[in-house]
Amino acid sequence: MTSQHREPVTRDRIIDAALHIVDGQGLGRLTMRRLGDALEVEAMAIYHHLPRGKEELLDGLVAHVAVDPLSATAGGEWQDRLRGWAAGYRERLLEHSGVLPLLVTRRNPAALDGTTASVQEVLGRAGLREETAATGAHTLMGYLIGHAALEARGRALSEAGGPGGAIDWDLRFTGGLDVVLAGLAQS
Amino acid sequence: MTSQHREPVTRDRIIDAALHIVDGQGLGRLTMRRLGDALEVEAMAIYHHLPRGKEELLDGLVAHVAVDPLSATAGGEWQDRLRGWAAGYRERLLEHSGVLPLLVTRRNPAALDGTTASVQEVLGRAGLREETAATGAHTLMGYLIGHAALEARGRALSEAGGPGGAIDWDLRFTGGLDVVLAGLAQS
DNA sequence: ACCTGAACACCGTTCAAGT
DNA sequence: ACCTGAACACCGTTCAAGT
Repeated sequence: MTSQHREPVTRDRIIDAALHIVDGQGLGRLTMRRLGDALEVEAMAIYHHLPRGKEELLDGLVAHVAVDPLSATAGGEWQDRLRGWAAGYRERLLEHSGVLPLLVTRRNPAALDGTTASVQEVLGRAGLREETAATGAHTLMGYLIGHAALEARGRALSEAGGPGGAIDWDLRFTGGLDVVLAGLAQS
Repeated sequence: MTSQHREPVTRDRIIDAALHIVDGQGLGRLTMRRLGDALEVEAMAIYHHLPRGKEELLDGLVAHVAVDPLSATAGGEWQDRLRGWAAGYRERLLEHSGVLPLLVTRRNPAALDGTTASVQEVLGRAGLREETAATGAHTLMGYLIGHAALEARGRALSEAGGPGGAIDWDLRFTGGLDVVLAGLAQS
């Protein structure tokens, strides 16, 4: 805290600063040079903490938005547990909607596949047979990511003065989620 | 066809060449200079046909993969019509999986929103009330895009020697689609 | 109308050098 | 160990100029 020394540059501070840039200015404006500026350091210093460079930086952003359903608040029916997890995940994705395109890329497989496996385990514990649980996990993850993408686009467009300002996205999301859960309970 | 003149550069040829680069080398390697090379022209010539530059180019790619459910082969139950449309859309998305991240961005709203509206119309004609049809359209579009993203990632990873080579993606996709359709029919 | 050449303000990354 | 300066091979885009 002595004012003559700046905060040490750490992996966590780098990811945080990068997320801040993406949230405020968009993914396209996240450059190593700008990130260095935000950390009050030359861009080249970042490579000392992230040897794989920008690739590793983007992997870190993806990992940061992931939410695991097993660690989400437990209790209640499996439908309600998944509803709680989905609500949290959706919130996170919209808060950092700039990273959404990164989820769609091959990037950081562990983050997405780990979450999918956890969803499958929740469904398995609920009594669904393995193949149904696997399909259900993919369906839920697909819906979650896809709907978040549509919602992020829709919200940004209506903010920019486009049509569709009348859409109640909360209702749309929970409504669609209920459709998927109803279909799942029945299979 | 006189061999001394090369093919004239048109908007369509530019989009085609760009799609070819994205499919073969990935979105990250689509540059104006490389695109110019493919067309046997200087990169700057492209701006004459696409005044908005790379932005307009990427918009064109998104529009190219869109499939409208109203123009898809008609006939039969609405579920079967949507199944046919979804199968076609999925195929297109996987064929050009490099453009998937572009769908997630704000880019070319007309392409995605138009498709969503068409899905809603199909559901509306099928007798669902308006709010249910709207939710259903978003749910289906969300599932389609999200699942395609997961599938593209999954296929690429297992090709690269990762785990999960045992997943039957066709079965996963139709299974998940049936879950959504079953939930919809019941709402 | 259609294309080129040169230029501008950027990128990510490497590498030797400093402390 | 941690950071910097200079350099390299790229980007997208503008603009005047050619035909």
